[in-house]
Amino acid sequence: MSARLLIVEDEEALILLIRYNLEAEGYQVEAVERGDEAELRLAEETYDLVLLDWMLPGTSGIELCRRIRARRETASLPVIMLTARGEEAERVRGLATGADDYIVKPFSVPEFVARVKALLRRSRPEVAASVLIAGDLELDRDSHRVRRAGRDVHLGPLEFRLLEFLMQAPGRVHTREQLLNAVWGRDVYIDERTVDVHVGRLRKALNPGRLSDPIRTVRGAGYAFSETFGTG
Amino acid sequence: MSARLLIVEDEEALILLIRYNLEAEGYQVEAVERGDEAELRLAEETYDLVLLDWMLPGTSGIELCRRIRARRETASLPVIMLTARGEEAERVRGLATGADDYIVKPFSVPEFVARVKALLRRSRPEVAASVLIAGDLELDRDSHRVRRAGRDVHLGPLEFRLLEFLMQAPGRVHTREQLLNAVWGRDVYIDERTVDVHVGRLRKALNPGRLSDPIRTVRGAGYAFSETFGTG
DNA sequence: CAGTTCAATGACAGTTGTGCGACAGTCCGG
DNA sequence: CCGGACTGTCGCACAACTGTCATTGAACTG
Repeated sequence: MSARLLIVEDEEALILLIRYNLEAEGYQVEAVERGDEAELRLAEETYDLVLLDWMLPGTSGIELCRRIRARRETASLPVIMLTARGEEAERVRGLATGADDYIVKPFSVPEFVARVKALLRRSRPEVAASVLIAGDLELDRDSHRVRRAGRDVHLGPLEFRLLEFLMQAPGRVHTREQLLNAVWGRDVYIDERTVDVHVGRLRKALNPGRLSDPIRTVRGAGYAFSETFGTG
Repeated sequence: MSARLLIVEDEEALILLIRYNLEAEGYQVEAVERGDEAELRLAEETYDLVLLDWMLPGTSGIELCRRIRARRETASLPVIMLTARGEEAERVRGLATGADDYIVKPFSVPEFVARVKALLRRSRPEVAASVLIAGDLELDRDSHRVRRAGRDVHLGPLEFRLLEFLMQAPGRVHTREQLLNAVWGRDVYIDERTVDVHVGRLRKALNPGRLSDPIRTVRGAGYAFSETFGTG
């Protein structure tokens, strides 16, 4: 969840298709249409994966890929090449340039999503990992289970997503607004205090007995998953 | 990420759009509608970046930019010019005048935000950095934590912002009025002495035992973060 | 050195933010 | 159609935070 992807593609319809399907997977998707624009973005922001069209206005895909590999900061950034069928012969060259995978257009959407996921899981395990662990707390995305000190903890769907989101960025403080956007959804109209209530419920479920609280309240700012949880 | 930005723009709708998006990024945004007003603000306060409309009532954008460059205090202040499409040809003149970047209206919001971010990161790394470090003192914006000599220090929201602001410009002296504007907010009517009290509280929290004081009082002027802190 | 100005400190009251319990509306499965 | 699980909102209590004031102390001035 919440990996950031950059699409470099000049065909708008394709951007829409890709964006729609990847956002449905919970990824954060940004798109640019030109190679040189992409270079700017990559210099300014950090992404977890890049989808690169072979043929591009501006800097060509293959050239861009080479430059991505050349810059130290992006040398290990996963790149997936998109090639038209006729260019398939070039795939060897593409992989030689340093792409981690290539997908031939037109592609089947589920296959496409699977390839992206697989590559993310390989390169950024903490983003795609199915199990998040901190101290004696364990969250399994696949089975939708949470365990604390070996015992199963029952959470509602909302509390589950809330904990998942918090655990993804241990230590980082999120405002109530950010939490509403990330956990509830982008265009919901909900009182910010509601977040408090759910954090409270999450805590109650998570800390039976006298177990320590993994969630930190930052007065005036928001909530965070305690980065030192389980280490001290 | 608590950079202070000044927008100089006469189109109110545009101000709203910009303000909304930049505040969502965590920036502190102030806006004025006239060039001469902007000059006043710039003389009284310190900003990290200025967004300047090309066409303005009062002092024109290009003229204002020139004056910003002429004053020593603002000579290196990053400036982004906003130009309408028709004026694109003028961009050379704009850049020659000393703008660091220009954006053509209408612009895409994500691109706009990216440009602002990029320029800030380039020009004021300490403003964009998520962790500020000086000697044995450490302020982490993401996790909202402050450490002194390895130990966590608890600060109230105000004290946190105050320290953050001071650390952003080590050595620079800020008057109480400037501190009130920057840390408390622009339209608050609060006794200037209150700043003293909070600096006092901050010091107490920051200097347990016999640790040296990172905050310097400048009699008759204000306060500064000690520029030599940790280096001597 | 005495007088004046400005800053530090401790106390106090007022304000704000958070935790918590209660309750009502909604959704879904049986 | 009913019951249980889940969710959003309220109101209250309490603790944390903040602004002001009075007093003390330090630094500058002539």
